[in-house]
Amino acid sequence: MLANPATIKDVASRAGISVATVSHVLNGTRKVRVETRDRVFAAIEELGYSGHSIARSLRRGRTATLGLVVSDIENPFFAVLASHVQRAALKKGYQVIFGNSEESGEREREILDALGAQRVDGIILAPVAQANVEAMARRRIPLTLVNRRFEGVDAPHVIVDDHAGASLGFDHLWTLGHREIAIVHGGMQHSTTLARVAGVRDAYRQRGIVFDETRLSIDAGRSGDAGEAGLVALMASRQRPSAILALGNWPMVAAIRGLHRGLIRCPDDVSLVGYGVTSPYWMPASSISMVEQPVIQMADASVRLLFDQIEKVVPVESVMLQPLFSAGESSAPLKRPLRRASGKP
Amino acid sequence: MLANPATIKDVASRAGISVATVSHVLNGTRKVRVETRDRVFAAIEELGYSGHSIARSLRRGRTATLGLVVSDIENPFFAVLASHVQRAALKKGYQVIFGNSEESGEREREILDALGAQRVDGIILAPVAQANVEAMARRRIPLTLVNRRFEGVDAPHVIVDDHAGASLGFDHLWTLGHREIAIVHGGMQHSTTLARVAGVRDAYRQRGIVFDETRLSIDAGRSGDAGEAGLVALMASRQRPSAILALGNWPMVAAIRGLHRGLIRCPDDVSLVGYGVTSPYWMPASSISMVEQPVIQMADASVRLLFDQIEKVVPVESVMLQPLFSAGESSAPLKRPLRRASGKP
DNA sequence: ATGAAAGCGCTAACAT
DNA sequence: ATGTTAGCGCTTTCAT
Repeated sequence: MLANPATIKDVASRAGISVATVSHVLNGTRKVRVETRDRVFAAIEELGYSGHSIARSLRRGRTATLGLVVSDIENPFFAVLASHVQRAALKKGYQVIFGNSEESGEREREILDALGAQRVDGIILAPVAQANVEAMARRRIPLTLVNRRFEGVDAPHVIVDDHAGASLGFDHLWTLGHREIAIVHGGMQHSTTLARVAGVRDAYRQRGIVFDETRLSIDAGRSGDAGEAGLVALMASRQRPSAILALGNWPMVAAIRGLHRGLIRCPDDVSLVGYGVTSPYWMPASSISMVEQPVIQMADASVRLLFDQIEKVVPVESVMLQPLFSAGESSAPLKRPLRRASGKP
Repeated sequence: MLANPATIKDVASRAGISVATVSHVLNGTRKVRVETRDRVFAAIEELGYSGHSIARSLRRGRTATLGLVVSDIENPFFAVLASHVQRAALKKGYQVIFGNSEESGEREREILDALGAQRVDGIILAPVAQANVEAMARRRIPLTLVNRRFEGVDAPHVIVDDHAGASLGFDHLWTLGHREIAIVHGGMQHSTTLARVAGVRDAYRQRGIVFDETRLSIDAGRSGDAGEAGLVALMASRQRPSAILALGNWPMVAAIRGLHRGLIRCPDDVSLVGYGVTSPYWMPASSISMVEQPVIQMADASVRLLFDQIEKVVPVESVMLQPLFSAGESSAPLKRPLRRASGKP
């Protein structure tokens, strides 16, 4: 072991050849006599040589590194996404530099600036602030948005058909006989929420009903207990809904906590349908009826779209994936109408 | 906007001064006339210059980057750890390169090799394979182990007092009157499991009881449904325990699923105590009695220990943090003896 | 207060 | 089949 790690030069002199040949052996970029090759590997072994990606990156102008910026790594959706993005990247020989914007536009900007300075070859971003996305687009750094997108911002993105997803959840509840279906969402400033709420609104309209959003819509924000409290209040009101559609992982958490706090059982007292990701660690207690975001496909598509840009071989198109409904035990047929007493359906 | 991003040289010529001065302005490494400074910033603005961390790293021999390798990012423990490590690193101006070993020693080695080649300034590792840790130690890359450690491997580590943690959980159940306490663990090959099981064993012994490990101990592994199935079987046996101590996040998942599958209610039919991390997304349905790993402190301590090594200013010591017991609704006083048949509760 | 220039470790164009 | 060497963008030593 040397005090300073061995360089390609050390390897070359140890093997009694030139650095060019060592480099070519390492990269397989030209034919080398087997004997020479072997000498190189022997020298590498003896010196404990390990390549220097930094120097290589500087020289080649590419870093074989990509950035992944999520808005909340503690959210299982992003944890699963990160896991699969990393796997796909590693398969391509890429490292992942990781950032957690914590839903802060300022923090997101810091992270993106740092990734730019690091000269990552591309960035997969679950965006928070439109201005940051526009700034990156201006810098021409390959960028793929995931989960959310922005109106009027022309960046390749991978999203879920949230309008359809919300309909899926709504239809399930409607078919079970529910007519008073409340929603819990994650904030109307997000493209995802807008699409999902529109899906619910349209689903109501299809049945000739105007969705009473002031009464039946709860904003759970991205943290805190606003959603939980809102739900408790709604369920305590005289005209309580018979079903709840939670339009995201966080809204699901808010809903479950609200029900728990209000001692409202599910599906006995109210039916619940969630929206988000499935993961062994997520909601192990009971199987919840939910609209499943195809997160693995999202990860794979994000990486693919990014490499399409990096390799510039294919015109880049955005992707919209379809969610899947999966029935669980948190939803059940409507038992009794709310206003008039009657027999079972 | 230029085709190629501006370099420090472009800035220098634009400002009509030398690259040395630009560099010094950027780094604040020597006094520069205010007027010159301003010209530099103006040029930077005009050219949209952004530093080149790669070139800087090559020259300085440090990358301002650290590696974080966890064994399962989908496990909320590591998701929360990653979140806080990243926050602490960013505060020091460091980027985080992220790896997920997925409990595979081979994959861990690949990731560590890549981090070495990237010349990260240090690595925080939730280790899988002892050999990899020894290899890194030999390369003298600053390394902090987190969560697990290895006997006989002298690397700074941040662990939890798992022996005490397990006792805490056991004591809670014992005080409630439980005498037949089963455990679900994550695999005896891990230092954490060993310490936790030893804690249970010693707690039993303190009460003059020999822990019947062949009967009351279930290995949930790190995935699959072995733990779930084992628990179902145990609970169906004629001598079923009155309480379960799940010694980790994954064992908790296995236990909860097993109980759910066996239609065993908690705490009515059996008391459950968990062991792991609290996070808003984790177990929102019910408040589970659990031994809480102080994950934020662990993240902070890991980063601190790593910088102690990088900056070589302080002799590095390992850290053992104390877990905290938090009572929830999943455990209750023992209701009735187990041996004699009885009617429904 | 500022500049010139060496050189970090590597790749690849241009030799032979 | 192999070698020589310029140069990627920056920091920093040594001058002035």
